[in-house]
Amino acid sequence: MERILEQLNPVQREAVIYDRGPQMVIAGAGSGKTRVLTYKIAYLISKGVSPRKILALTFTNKAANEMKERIGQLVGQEHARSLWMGTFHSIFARILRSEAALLGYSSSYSIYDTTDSRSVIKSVIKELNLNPDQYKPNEVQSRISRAKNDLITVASYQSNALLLENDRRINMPQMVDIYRLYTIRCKKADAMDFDDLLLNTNILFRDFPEALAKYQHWFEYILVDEYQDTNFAQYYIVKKLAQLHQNICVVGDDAQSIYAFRGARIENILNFKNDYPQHALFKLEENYRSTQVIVNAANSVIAKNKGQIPKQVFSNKEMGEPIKILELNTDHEEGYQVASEIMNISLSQQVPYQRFAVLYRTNAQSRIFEEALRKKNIPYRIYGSMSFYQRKEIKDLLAYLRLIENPKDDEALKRIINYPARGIGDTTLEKIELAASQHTVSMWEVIGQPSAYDLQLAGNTLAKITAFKNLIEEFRTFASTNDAYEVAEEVLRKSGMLSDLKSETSYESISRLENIEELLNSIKDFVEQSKQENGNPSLAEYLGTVSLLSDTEIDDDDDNNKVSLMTIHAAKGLEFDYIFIAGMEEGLFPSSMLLGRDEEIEEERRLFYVALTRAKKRVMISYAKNRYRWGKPVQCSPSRFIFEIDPKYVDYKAQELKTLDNLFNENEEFENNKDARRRPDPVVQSQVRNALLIQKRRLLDINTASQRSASTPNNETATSLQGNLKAGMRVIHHQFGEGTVVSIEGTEPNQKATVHFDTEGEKKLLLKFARLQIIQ
DNA sequence: TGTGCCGTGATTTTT
DNA sequence: TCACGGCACA
Repeated sequence: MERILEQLNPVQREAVIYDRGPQMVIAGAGSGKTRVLTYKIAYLISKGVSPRKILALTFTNKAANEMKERIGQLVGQEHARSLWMGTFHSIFARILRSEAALLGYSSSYSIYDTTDSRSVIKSVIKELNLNPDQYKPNEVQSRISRAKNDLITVASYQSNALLLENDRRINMPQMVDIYRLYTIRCKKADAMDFDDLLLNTNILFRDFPEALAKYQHWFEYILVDEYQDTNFAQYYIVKKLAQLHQNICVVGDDAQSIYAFRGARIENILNFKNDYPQHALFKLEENYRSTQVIVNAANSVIAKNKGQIPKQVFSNKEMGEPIKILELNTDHEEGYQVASEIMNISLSQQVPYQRFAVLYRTNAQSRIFEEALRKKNIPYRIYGSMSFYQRKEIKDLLAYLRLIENPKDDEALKRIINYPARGIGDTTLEKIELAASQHTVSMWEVIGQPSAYDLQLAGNTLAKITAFKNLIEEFRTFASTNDAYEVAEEVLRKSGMLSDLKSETSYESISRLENIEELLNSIKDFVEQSKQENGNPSLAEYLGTVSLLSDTEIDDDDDNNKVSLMTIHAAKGLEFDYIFIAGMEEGLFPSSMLLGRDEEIEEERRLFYVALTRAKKRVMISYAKNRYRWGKPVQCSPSRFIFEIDPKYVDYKAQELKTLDNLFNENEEFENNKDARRRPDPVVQSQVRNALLIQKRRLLDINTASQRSASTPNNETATSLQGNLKAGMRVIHHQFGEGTVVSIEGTEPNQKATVHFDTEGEKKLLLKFARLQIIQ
């Protein structure tokens, strides 16, 4: 272990060996956060702590698996395997499975994914006779999700005057009724949605102190990764579990909190110090990933955010090349230019394609780059398109398995009752659904005894339903004596799915078959792995795991030498030599949807910070002046974030000056836009204008300087200022922007000026050094 | 019960 | 532009 600790820098080492209570590790981008977490866990195990007493929570399966793997390499796979390490959702799904009875669920409860839950919401809206235009299912879903993440149960929702008032204001007064009925539906189906996994864990710990005590005792050490991304429900679970031993270690970076939109609370990390006054704080500030230019540029951007945990992220690597800005006329040119740059760098410097990534704000932007790269025969890979487990064929097969395991799973039943086609149509389904809701039973119950529910079925529909029921029951019998893999195979053949897929010969259906094969392989892997571990791989166990997977880690594509295309969100935690940040335009990044509140702009800024810090060697930023959005051409101005980068780290070329001038004019037009709704926030606008001015001045500077001999000290302008500058004059400074001179003191050549800058406040400047320029 | 057309609306996303 | 959902029709 000593040898292992030697691989860490002093702060990392201290953070690893610290074991006297609560601890927070603030880990700047690229500072070895994962390293600290894995080594810390390995260290605890090597000191004799049982891995079964260590709870380590992450946000993605990928992160959990990678860490487990590395811990295994350090202290042996068998130790790593017995850790309680996984995503919040998977760990608490597991705990809920063993405590299900306390909460009125069975241990084979289903987990509804987003699609299932939206489908329930739709039918609830219908059942309550509400207008889906007024109660948009997506909107309703995200409201329910937010409520659950804030631990607002139906009961607390309906007694919360504020929430109810707000619902009335947004013309959704019956929101709470939908929430109530939705909850009842899920419970009746013995199903939990993703948010329930956290909410119900909280309810379990709230209502059953002995259950809480059991887990509090059990988990001697608790570690949380990406703590800045925890929502309230997650935060509260962790807080309760850590209460007894107080051995809690949270790791994160407030500057990289980019998930507020889905309930993450940056306050959790900011308030850690209040929750645990006795905590120790470790700051990992050395960035081992990026060049100094990149780190400093990123710092200059993030400095604009308020309320951060103070830290000085720095790099000791080479200075590196400045950030390059690519300005293009259209989005297509942008694609072409980015592809060209990639090709040039790759050829001239022998850089493999896999070291490049193109990052963008929205998935819709990927198409342009796909086309451009394809034209140049550059291989690429797109991340974050449809996940494997969301494909129709996968969901279909899994729905069979779910219904076998949990007969009450109405969503699974609805999905497959007529797939492959069995002549049970919408009308019949509606009748079953209605009967089920009127008698508060599951749909399975209804089709089990159709006569008892007076379905008024046409013709031979009854026979078809009975055939379906028998089919599932046969599967159920089969499942009681066979493992998950065998069941899946049996279902595939006997349900008719296989022949249905084989009957088509389109490219699509071939890929569907391949996906099914892939799924079968993964079930087989699961079965074999759990046979080794605990001997009894049940279907329930498999389903519990699989429904919480969504990472498309299955990419056994042999050729990995590809350019990566992904959203910035998807790039979090990854690194590449060369990063292109595309579509840096006002309205796109930052998104026009969130130009309102300060916190939202700050989150966008953090997103930009994340994008910048993905790069090891070089960042290139591109924007288009015209872009097709929703099929219509839109004029765009460059993102304010470009101007927030300290110009020191940006590569300006003389030719860009012209462009900048145009921009400046365009910006003025923009500012004076007659349509008040399209006119941007004045504060923001003055910032943009300021930034443009600064850049312009700077470019002028660079240009005149380059005309002079490089050895001539550039103080001509500065000396000429002395004696000429008067109070009241408007000046511009390359860093502080525009300002008004308040007073002048001292004598030449050591005159000092006090200047009140519009955005930065009052500064004292020695005219000899400050390159102030008079603008008025 | 299955197919085609039209209208709408549209971030970011893991679980 | 594109994808999806609702509705009309065969």
